[in-house]
Amino acid sequence: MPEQSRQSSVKWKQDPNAVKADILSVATRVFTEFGYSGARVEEIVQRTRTSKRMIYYYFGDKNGLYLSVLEAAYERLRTKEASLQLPDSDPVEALRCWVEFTFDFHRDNPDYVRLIAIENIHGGKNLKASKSIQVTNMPAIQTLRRICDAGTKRGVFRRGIDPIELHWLITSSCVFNVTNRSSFEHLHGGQLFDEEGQIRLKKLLVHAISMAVMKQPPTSEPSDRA
Amino acid sequence: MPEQSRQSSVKWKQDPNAVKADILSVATRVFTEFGYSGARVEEIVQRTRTSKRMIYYYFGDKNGLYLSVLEAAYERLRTKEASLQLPDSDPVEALRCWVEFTFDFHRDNPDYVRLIAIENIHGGKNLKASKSIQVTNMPAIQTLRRICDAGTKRGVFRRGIDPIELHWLITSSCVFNVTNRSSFEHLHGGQLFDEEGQIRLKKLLVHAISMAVMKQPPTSEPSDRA
DNA sequence: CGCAAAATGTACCAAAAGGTACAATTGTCA
DNA sequence: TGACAATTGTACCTTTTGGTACATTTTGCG
Repeated sequence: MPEQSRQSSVKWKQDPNAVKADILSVATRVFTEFGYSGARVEEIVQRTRTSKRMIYYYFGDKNGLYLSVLEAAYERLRTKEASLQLPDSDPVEALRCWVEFTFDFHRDNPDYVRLIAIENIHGGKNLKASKSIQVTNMPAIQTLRRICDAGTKRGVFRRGIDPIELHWLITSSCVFNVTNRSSFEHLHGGQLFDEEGQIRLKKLLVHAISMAVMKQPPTSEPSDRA
Repeated sequence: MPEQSRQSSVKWKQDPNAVKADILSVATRVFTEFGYSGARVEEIVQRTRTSKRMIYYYFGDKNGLYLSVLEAAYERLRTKEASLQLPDSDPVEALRCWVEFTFDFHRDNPDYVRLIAIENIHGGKNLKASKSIQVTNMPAIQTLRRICDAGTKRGVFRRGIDPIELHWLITSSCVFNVTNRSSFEHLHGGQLFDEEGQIRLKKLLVHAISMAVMKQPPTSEPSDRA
């Protein structure tokens, strides 16, 4: 199969990859907008430049399409995570970077977060069914484990920190920040979700995580750098 | 209207309140299980002791039913929150209690949490539409504000803590702990969600929140009481 | 009692929604 | 170029699904 969707010059009436990509992109939008059952394939078709026929041709059925959407989103996460470079030297700094990265990533990829939310409503049965989304080794956990090891070895982190628990703590806020935005906004106003608000929240989270992990918290105010 | 659903002694063939309550309870289950669009009123009917006719008689249409479910769940939250007594004396203790209460409440009421999650997928339009779920004054924020005021006044909390931001930080973990359980479990194993795991997470959260808020964190290990 | 209002049972409908049959066109490659 | 595979258009079908018409029973009450 061609690397790029070839947009070759003159006469080329078909472009399967572009069609697939188009469907996938539109479907992602529609699924995250209406949920799995709420998403109508008719709606997807209309927002696409192709026909319903093609969806079934390429993805089999609605569920197959949804699964592809899920896997594509997950793939984007993996790619992004792999591209991150953490500072080796200072575990505290590394942790700060990781938290900020995680916060930003979720904020910048609401589709991914919402898809996972939708999955969870249905008990994650599609996640389980997926072959490409496998447990193997979650890079996030690996990263955190390395940071924790370095931190305790140098004596700046307290003992008994479980990387998975830490991951739970970090991710929970980053996910909630996206999934529950509209209800939180409705109940408490939108100040937290404009640029300034998000910066404050990020800083608060970094502070909380750092303090939760360190042996002797050095300062009483959230640091101001970055 | 009768106070209790009267199950009076001998001959009483109809009991409207019990019917309504039955429908509401079943509908809650089905909606949280399948999402709004995924929930079939046929399915609700079958799990009920009544007929489809009655659902439309009492709730108008599917959306009306869903709205009632949402409002009933929210009412349970308000009631529970109102019944909580925090220690007046020590702000640190009060905060600990609040966090533990919040954690437990969400864990014990997954229906409520999932309903909100479903709402958020649809942009919270039903929340906005509801008359009974109004902004007015969120008791949670009131509580946190009181704790924060006491804490800063006594000099044990650092300055510049926003109760709403704090609420965001606390609630995020408590909500995530319920909504994303299945995917988290799938990716990282279920140890965090058995009794012991939940106790550890609760302790971790309490620790993180306390440290995030205090001016001079007194200990390097998460406290072990409660 | 007797009558109006509330509550319920039965059977049914029209629209929506996912999915497919079949033919036609376009691309690949020997 | 010609045959075979990949891709796409058009029109249609079947089941599901939210919702209703109409008749009947039950209850409150003067």
